[in-house]
Amino acid sequence: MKFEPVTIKDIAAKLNLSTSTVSRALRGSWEISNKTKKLVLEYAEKINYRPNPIALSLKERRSHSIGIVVPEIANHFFSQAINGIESIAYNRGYHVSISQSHESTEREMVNIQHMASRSIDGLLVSISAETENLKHLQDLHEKGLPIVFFDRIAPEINTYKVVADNYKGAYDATVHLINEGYKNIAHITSSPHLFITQKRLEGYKKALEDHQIPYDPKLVEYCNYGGMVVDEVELAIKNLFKNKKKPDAIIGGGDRITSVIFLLLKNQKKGGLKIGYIGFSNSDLTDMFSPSLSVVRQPAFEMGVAATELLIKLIESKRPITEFETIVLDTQLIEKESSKKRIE
Amino acid sequence: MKFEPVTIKDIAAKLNLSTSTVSRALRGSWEISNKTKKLVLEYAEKINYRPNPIALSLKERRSHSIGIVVPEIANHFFSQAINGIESIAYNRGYHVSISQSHESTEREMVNIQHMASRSIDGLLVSISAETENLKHLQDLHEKGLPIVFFDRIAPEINTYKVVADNYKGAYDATVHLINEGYKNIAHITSSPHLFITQKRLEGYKKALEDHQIPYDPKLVEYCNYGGMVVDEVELAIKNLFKNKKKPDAIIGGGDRITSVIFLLLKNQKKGGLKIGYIGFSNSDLTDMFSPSLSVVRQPAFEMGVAATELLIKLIESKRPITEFETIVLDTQLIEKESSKKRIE
DNA sequence: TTTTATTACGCAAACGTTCCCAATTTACTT
DNA sequence: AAGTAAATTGGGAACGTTTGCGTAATAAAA
Repeated sequence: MKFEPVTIKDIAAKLNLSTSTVSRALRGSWEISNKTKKLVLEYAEKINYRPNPIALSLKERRSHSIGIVVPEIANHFFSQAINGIESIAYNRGYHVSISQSHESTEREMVNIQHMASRSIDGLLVSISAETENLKHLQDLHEKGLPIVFFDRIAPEINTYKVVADNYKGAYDATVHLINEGYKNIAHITSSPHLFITQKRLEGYKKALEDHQIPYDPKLVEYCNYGGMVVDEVELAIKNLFKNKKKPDAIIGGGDRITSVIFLLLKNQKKGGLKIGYIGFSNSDLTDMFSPSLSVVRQPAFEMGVAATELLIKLIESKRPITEFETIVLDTQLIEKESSKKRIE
Repeated sequence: MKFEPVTIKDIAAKLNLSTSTVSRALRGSWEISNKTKKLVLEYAEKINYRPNPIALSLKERRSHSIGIVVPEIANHFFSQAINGIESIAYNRGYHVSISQSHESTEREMVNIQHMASRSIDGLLVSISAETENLKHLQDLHEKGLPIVFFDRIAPEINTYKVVADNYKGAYDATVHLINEGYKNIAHITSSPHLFITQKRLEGYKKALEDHQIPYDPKLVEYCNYGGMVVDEVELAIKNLFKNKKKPDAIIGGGDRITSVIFLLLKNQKKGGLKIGYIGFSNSDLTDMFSPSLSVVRQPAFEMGVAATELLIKLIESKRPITEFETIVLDTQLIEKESSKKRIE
């Protein structure tokens, strides 16, 4: 089946004008008489003419579309970030194209290649938990493709970045648990090579230090697939409880990890386990958990907004930009039941 | 900043060949000598040549991309469906372009127009709860743009459709509640004009009828924004409890409505309210609710797969298709705590 | 040797636009 | 009336590809 849109040629033929005249009339050029302009505009309106964006892209050598690469959209943090991205992009005349890596480096590379070859004007990326080697991105970046990272940033690539203040988020969460009276606070987090993981760990350590609690590496467990596979989280928990000093509280990193830990803890709790818990999550369902879940919330929407503004700035800049900033947005600690040490 | 990809011309110039020869060599045409082919292929590989899809689209008058229009991606049903769509699309060489209506007719129209004018080859649509007038879609459909509906289908447009068996889903849920001993089963659902809403209502009624329970329209409440605004759900619940015969169980329609009802019920429960509850939901977090939530789960991924296969069939078909089927996939009732009448 | 196939390649048009550079018309001076 | 300036419009190239057709060069047949 085909779908034959009307072109500038159709208008030109019908009106006995040249395509150049029609083209100019359509964009309201001053060098076309009002009479002709009106004629063209009215006819175009009548037959519902729409410029062919493909032809335009070919001519202008830009597609007015930006690509988004995220681990997965079925994650409230990312879907909120995408909403932020869209809110800016559409207003600025850009179309967005979303793709998911599902935390796999390979899919991430394929998607990025695919997008790059589909002539996007720029890329908004949050790298997968599995990704360590960033050569594919580095290459594109060096060739001049505008890229902005958000959340899961790549420190070694010199461009704009937007992150939540994971250091402070983890710090606050840890302090909160300490203040509640927890002593052995564990941390189950994402891949150790992710920058956000490192920042969270630093915040966690600093909070312990500030409260004269020695840092015990055995209380930190990493999930290399960001919680996409339940087994890795299960193993992490199992490892924690193998320690002689069992944790009495856990801080979870990332939406996925956070909810999986919660589920596993909930199941274990039947055995009388009582653990303080707080997680990094942007889910809007955490209030419905039982106990309701204390969370560190990231400003996902705002991060999307900021990243998109930077990307468009990069795309539309006449001269190459070499000074790049990293925008850090505040996290929010939301205290609910799961992190409270209740009197029993 | 600009990003200058290498073109066929660059190869031709470098190798002292014409663009036609290079083009033919690249696609392995038989009328090019093996020597030349090898030369071209190797050089193309070396400089990492990628055909410009925009130029190709312009030439072939198709973009190899399909548009998705859903209410929102921050909804597990839709994100799972999108995963299903992607799984097929990418394998068949199609790129997908996702857009969200946020349950608003206006945004839906804008998105659809935008996509149509961006030369997509076909459209996968799940209409917003607010949408009643389908003229925009009807127009495009009549102009020959291939469209397949899934989940929120438009019965009046004659094309392929893919739905879950909402009738059976609602029937099963209702019967389950009846069997648990609930007497006054209410139903809070989406806009009355949505086809799925009607089907669910039918299933609900039939189940009541089969168990000699009279149908009471006062036990059915509609949310015109599909639960996007909390107030409408709150009002729905309030209305239900105004009845002289107060409901002792509720069936919620849609992911969003389901979780909002749950939250509101949970808050009310402090006052001693005890209500059987089951909802249509594809969230993977319902197990963590308290009580864990009984749900009717829809085969979201499979629906995405089926819809995409049909759309591609439509796009690639040589002759116009006039016989359209509607695929109905089974739902699954998952019984957890929230729908059980426990002995107290 | 000349004719006829066959092989391997180049030319140029086309897809829908924009835009530089004329060419034509109209209006204004002198 | 003729000349010039200003206002409109058209021609055609370009963006990166594909592809029908034409044409050299080579090989086979006469």
